[in-house]
Amino acid sequence: MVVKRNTWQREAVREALGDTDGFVSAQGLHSALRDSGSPIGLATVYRALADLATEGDADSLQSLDGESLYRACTPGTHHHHLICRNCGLTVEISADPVETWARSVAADNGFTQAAHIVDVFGLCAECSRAAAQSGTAQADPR
Amino acid sequence: MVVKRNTWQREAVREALGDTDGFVSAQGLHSALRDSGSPIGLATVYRALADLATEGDADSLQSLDGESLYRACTPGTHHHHLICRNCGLTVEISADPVETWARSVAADNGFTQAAHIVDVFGLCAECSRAAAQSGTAQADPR
DNA sequence: CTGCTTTTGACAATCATTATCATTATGCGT
DNA sequence: ACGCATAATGATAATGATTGTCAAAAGCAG
Ligand SMILES: [Zn+2]
Ligand SMILES: [Zn+2]
Ligand SMILES: [Zn+2]
Ligand SMILES: [Zn+2]
Repeated sequence: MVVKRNTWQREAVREALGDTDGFVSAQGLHSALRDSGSPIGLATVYRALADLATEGDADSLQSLDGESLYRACTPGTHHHHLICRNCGLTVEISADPVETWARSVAADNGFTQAAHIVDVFGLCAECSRAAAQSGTAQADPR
Repeated sequence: MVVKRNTWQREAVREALGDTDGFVSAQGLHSALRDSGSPIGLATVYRALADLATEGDADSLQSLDGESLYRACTPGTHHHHLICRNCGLTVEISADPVETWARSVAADNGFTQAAHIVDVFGLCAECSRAAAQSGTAQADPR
């Protein structure tokens, strides 16, 4: 790959990702694009998302059942996410205490080239309220 | 599932997991068991590992390419892991600063029932040394 | 416009995990 | 120790997300 070409597909994925709140799967984004009339192919969505992620224009994480989810994020800034596991609402959070902790714990154990995965899941205020009303005895929320 | 029965398969998985350093995949553990003469089935290994994880006797995480990895862990204590991405060496680490941070950041945003995923990846001391020797110009280590 | 190279997309191929379901083995009451 | 209800096993098929293939289409420099 010597040069990088500009295609409407790449832009379509970038836009669709920007129009989405929270994290989406490649398949989900592909469905959304198709529903809005785009004839874009599934493999292309996968490729575009992977590119966006490596270029730093999108963040990715593994959902609890192992599928990759993507989200348009403020580029260039390292940050983490607070995600509602019910409605998908996502908040970008900076985590300076965590950054320094991660660095030091790696260094203390002789590790180099340290990276980290830090995600917080929970129920957002709204979903918490809804859950409290429907049934106070909230069973295993798997 | 009303009662829980005791089978040699469950014990075999528990033992094999204990004999393994770092994280293993279900498939990997199954191979190891087979190599050591056990006729245990693959589906059983998957089921046993899932059970161990829910019972708190094993920790699990998603590897970078999405497969689930398991590890025997000191039961009952909440902790996280520092993992060498080359040799798999794993260190259990307590992360009190992160625990409090996660709680407060969730609360500050109105989230309840907060859980978190925290993992640190890097190169252990030994692998760092080896990498430095083989080639100073370490290319993209994907 | 032309030619070269990247990118696309329909489809097949992978590969980890899960579902089936007939068969086996466990734990309990006798 | 015996037998039974039923949970557990395992060979195999099914699933489903992701990646590979490769001919056709599109971007871009000259
Ligand atoms: Zn919510
Ligand atoms: Zn960070
Ligand atoms: Zn190592
Ligand atoms: Zn923690």
